Amino acid sequence: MSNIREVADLAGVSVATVSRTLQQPELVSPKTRAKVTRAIEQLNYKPNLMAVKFRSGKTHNIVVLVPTVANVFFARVIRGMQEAAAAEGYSLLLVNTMGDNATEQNYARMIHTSQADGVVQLRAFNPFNDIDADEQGLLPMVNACEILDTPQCPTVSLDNRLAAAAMTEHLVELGHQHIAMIKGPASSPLTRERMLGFKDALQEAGLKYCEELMFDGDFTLQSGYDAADRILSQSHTVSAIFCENDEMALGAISRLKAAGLRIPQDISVSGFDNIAFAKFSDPPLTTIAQPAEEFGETAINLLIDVLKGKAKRAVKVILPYQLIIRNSTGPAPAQPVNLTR
Amino acid sequence: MSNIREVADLAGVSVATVSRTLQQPELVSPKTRAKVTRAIEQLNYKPNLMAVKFRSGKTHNIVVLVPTVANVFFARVIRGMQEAAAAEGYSLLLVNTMGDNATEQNYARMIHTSQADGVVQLRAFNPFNDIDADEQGLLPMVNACEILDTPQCPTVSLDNRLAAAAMTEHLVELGHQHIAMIKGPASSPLTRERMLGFKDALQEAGLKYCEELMFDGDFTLQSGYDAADRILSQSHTVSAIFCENDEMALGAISRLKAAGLRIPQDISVSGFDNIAFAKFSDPPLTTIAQPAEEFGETAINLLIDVLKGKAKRAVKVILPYQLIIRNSTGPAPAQPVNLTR
DNA sequence: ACAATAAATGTTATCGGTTACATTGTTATC
DNA sequence: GATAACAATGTAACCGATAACATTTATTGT
Repeated sequence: MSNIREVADLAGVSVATVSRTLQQPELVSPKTRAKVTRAIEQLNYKPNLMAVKFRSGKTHNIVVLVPTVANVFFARVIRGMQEAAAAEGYSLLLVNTMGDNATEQNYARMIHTSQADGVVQLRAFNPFNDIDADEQGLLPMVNACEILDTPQCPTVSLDNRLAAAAMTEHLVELGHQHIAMIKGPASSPLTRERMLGFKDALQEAGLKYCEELMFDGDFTLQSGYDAADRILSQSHTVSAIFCENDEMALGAISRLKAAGLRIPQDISVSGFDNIAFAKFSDPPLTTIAQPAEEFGETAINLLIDVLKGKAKRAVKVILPYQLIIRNSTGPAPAQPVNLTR
Repeated sequence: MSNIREVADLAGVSVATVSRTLQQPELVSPKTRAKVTRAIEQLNYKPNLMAVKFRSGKTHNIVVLVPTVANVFFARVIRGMQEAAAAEGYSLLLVNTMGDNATEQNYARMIHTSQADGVVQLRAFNPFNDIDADEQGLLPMVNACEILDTPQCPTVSLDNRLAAAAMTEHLVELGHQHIAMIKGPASSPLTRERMLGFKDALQEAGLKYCEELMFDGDFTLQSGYDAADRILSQSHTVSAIFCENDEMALGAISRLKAAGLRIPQDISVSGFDNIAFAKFSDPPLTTIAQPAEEFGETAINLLIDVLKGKAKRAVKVILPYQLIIRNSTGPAPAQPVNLTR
């Protein structure tokens, strides 16, 4: 591998001139520029960017802590990040953390070992919770999707509470009185927010909130299936199920159909996220659309602002949601349907 | 940010001793080791890994060219890579290339600018096709999933031809005589291989291969939906559709159901990949399971072998597939079903 | 033609580690 | 007690680029 000195020797100039030819060509006379360019081509010289990064102290790397890349929603967020990062000359170091705190702490430390300039956290866990930070001003971290309640961290989120209320309102308007909810893990703020929105709307409609109609899930298809199974064996009056994401909704539908129930005639099901599969399921899923790519794009841009010192204080961006009504939700049945078959 | 010199000063030793304390502690006396350790803690010293990488010439970064992270199958492959890489101290630089050749060439060049040690390519395109290579021996690149026909590149793949033949055989055994196929993009070798396997099995069964029963798709849900639409309007004798991936199969099922067809009573549909959704679709999808995580893991391990100089020649690994029979395929209807409703 | 100024190019310290080699200190052997 | 052998530690070159500063060359004005 050739280096800048070999190029300088071959071109008969100094290393500074070679460097300038590449960085600020306007400072170099056309004649020498040509000589240098020719030498670069002749040697097939490529600058060692590791040396540049080391010297400049800027890596142009961003660590992204992804709970699981296997999630379709995150895949879209990643795409948005990728594009925004590439546009600004940054590379992403994607880490599939499986929601493990220790793993996230380890990888977040890459900004301390000069392997990355900043961190994007997609989960509501502060990987820097064990250290100082406060007096240091803004840490180079932004938080997207799940809201982390650290005031000094820029955040991109959805008003999950409002969105969940909108969905609940939709179900209430269809006449549903006994609505079950399949929740995400209790540790997730998303779950809390969406549950609060659910409660808000029930109260608004004068309906009673029942703890027994809340079922646990973990955002996977299988957990939706399992939760629906429990609903069938426990709650015989339910006419609608509000799932906190589309995967669980599709899993639940699978179980309900296996029990011979018709959707939405016998029971309505709604999701959250509007993943690609939602439109093609049977029936197509009523859900909340989130601007996933925009989440990623905004997160990266906020981070770059922080890195450039542009961000004076933590910005909190809230992106719009959209209620997408398809055919998995319909009017509540006139007569209670027997769920145990 | 403190550096090794400050640590050395505080501990009252030389920088070499500090370096040794971290790299080969057995060479340092317990007494000095303690002094150094204390100084490191006191200053909260973290070695600048960018400097280490620069000095050593090894980045421990691997560029992964992913056609699209939004694909559920690739998400699993990525997870496998992530784990294998972490175990060996490597980080992944994931790039969502959208199948763009120029983008892939650009990012693959990171190994020439010392930003990465090697490349994993998940698509059948050689990003180094424009340069020398041959005489250089093994380039630090491995190819997974889609087979790239460069003999000097280690590869992990499935015997797609055999797997497609197995699926076709399954359909033939159920009595299907007119089988349509929804293909991937013609540019993809996967498509060619699976088509050849399809032909093989038809020939084996003494059935005729019909060009008119081949329909184009691009591995997305929507393209499966659209292809099914064309099948309905053009081919009235088809009793089974073999889709080259699960997404297209699910898209096709959506369209067929919209036409009032029952699956598999009226028409059978099969997929390829066994993504998580396949099990929960209605009906559950008959498909080919691929060991996606193992693809990723094997790819990374092969690459690390190449990087360590262990690999003398290009290894070609072929992983096993599994035919998963669910309920989207069934006996061919006794009477031809009218597809145009 | 000559000083003053601007443009082009050169010299070299520097970033933060690693490591070959040099030096000093310690223990073992006869 | 002298010397060899080894352990512990120190010194300084080095990786490849950048950029502050120094120096040379070209241009301008009078």
